[in-house]
Amino acid sequence: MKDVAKRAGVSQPTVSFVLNDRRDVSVAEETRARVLEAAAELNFRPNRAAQSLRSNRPYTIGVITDQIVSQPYAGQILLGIQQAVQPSGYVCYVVERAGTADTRDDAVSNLLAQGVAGVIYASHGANPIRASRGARDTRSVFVNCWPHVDGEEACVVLADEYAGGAMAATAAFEAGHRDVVFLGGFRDDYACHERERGFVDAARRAGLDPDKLRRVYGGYQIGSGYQLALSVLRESAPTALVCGNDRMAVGALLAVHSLGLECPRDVSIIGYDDQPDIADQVHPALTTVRLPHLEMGALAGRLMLADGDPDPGRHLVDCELVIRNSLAAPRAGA
Amino acid sequence: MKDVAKRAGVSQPTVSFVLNDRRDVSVAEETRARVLEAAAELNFRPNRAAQSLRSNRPYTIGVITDQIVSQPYAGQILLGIQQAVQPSGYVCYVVERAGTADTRDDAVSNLLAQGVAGVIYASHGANPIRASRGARDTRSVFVNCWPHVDGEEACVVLADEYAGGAMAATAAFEAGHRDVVFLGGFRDDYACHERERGFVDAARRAGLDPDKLRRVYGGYQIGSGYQLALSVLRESAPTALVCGNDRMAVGALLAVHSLGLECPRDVSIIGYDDQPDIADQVHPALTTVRLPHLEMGALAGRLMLADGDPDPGRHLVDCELVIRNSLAAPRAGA
DNA sequence: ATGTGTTAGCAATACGTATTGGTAAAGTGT
DNA sequence: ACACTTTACCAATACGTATTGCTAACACAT
Repeated sequence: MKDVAKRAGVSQPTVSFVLNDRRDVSVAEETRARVLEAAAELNFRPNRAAQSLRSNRPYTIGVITDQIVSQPYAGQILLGIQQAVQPSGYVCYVVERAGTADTRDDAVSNLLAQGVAGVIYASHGANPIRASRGARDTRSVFVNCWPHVDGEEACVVLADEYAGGAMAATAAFEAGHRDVVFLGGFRDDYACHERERGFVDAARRAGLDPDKLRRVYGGYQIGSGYQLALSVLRESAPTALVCGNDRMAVGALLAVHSLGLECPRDVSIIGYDDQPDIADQVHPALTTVRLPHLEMGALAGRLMLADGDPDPGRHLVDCELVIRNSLAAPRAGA
Repeated sequence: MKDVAKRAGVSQPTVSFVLNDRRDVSVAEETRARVLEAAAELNFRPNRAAQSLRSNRPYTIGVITDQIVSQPYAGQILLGIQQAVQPSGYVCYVVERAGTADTRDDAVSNLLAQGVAGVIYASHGANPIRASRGARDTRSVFVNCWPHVDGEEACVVLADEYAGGAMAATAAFEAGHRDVVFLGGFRDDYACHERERGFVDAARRAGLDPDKLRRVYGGYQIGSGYQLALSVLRESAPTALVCGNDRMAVGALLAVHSLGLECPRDVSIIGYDDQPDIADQVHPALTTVRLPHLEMGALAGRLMLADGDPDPGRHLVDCELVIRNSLAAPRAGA
């Protein structure tokens, strides 16, 4: 910056004023131009370390992730965060949780030492996480997860799984299905629970008795969907399966095929997640509910950068019904 | 740090010496203990901004990714990098390339302003990338990609796709297959090309004429694998399919089923990538070649932190054959 | 001509740490 | 007893920027 000042024939503070566009201090138009030109010629880049040292203002935010890199779609959260904070000149530190709680504490304290604006915790599947020791020293935002400890007011961003579940179920009911089975994921999983609530309420709204509709639970894997669907379809003949996620839906699809049935002619299948390379690639392509990962990340980024403390409470982001071919009206007479 | 010094009854430099474990300056054992105690009591964390300002030594490395977050498995590269550099106290900035070259240049210059040790470029699929304007100012390492411009000596980390391709093919030949079809990805893709070279050489080593073995090309999607396999199987009756990746292998699997055949009884299928939640979840589980993403990331991290300029040239990391159920000996008489 | 206000710019300083060059005190050799 | 080395510590400074006074110089009204 001194070099720039010398080249422009002014003092260092003047350069600082010009580059920071401080309109409250007066700089002659001509001087300003000279400074900008000199800075450009020297390809000057302000030293962020010095800046944040002097102004005690952070230029980074920390992101602690949990299995996000190993999961296909949840990385969109990261992208969303980034797109939200980049325009403000922030850069993201990303630390994938290495497993043990200790290393995470290390990571957090490392981030704090770097002087981050705050820490965003992001997880691949909605679940509680152990809050880190240093967490309370900084502003934190939780995406797709929440602090394990109750009673503390945290800023949490979640997908509206309840509405999403209702959406999926309603789509089936509105297509004319009456005998619909809920193929859930882990029973005590937050997402599964919420989606089931949505399913139940949607059934009521459709004039059906939710207790008459079978609801079964498994894991979130292809194999689990396959097994569940197989046993459900052998037991009776539902016309639609509302699945815990797209992978389970693929499993259900395989089960349908292996029983000599066809989707959606004999059985309609509805997924959840809109997982890239899965939902749109199988035959038939899955009607599913898109998880708004990108938007959730963006919201988290905005909350992090907002003035004052981040809004505590649960911020729900809407899911979206994606219509493809795996849902159709039930066969006449079914 | 001044507070720590006051509490321990010493001067600030002494604290600095103790905390940095500078054994070349002498500090009385008792004093050292007092300082450490005081630092712990005050929960002291050195200010990284000040550190890197003063010592002009970076504590961060930049990672520019390309579709990694939206791809399932490549995120492991990130994890590998992280695990390699974390012990040295480094933190990763991660910037997902937003699309246009301009934003990437911005990102790079942003990273350089932050004073990173260097920039690692990571891509989801091996391919050339446009080098950024600022790239030559810093040390750079490329993972799964390489600079577009020829003639420059760059430090590049790649999977040994040639050996991997040979591995997959050899597995088929050693199981006894003679009529093996290569179901490639994009024809002018680097990975596809190398794997095909491996396939061809493996065929020669197995005493077969590579030109007699069909080799077809498509995309890397499930649908593409499905179509290719369908037409190949209708045309003749190969006993094994060596696929461009696991998703194509899944497509091939579907094609086999839809023709009333069974895998591996009638047709063996070999994938590539060992994609989590795919390769091990389908029925039968895929015999495939694991891409060493974690190791590649770790190597990149080590190269970045190595003394002197990073070793130029191509650093190949071995793939690994993962044996599951989709490969078996051909039916007797086939 | 004097006072008042405004504009343009600079000198000096602070941020928190690492490093350099010292200085007392204690120890060692003659 | 003297010079010389070693030990243990501290005062001062530098890193690159943002910010706070301050000072000229000039314009305008009285």
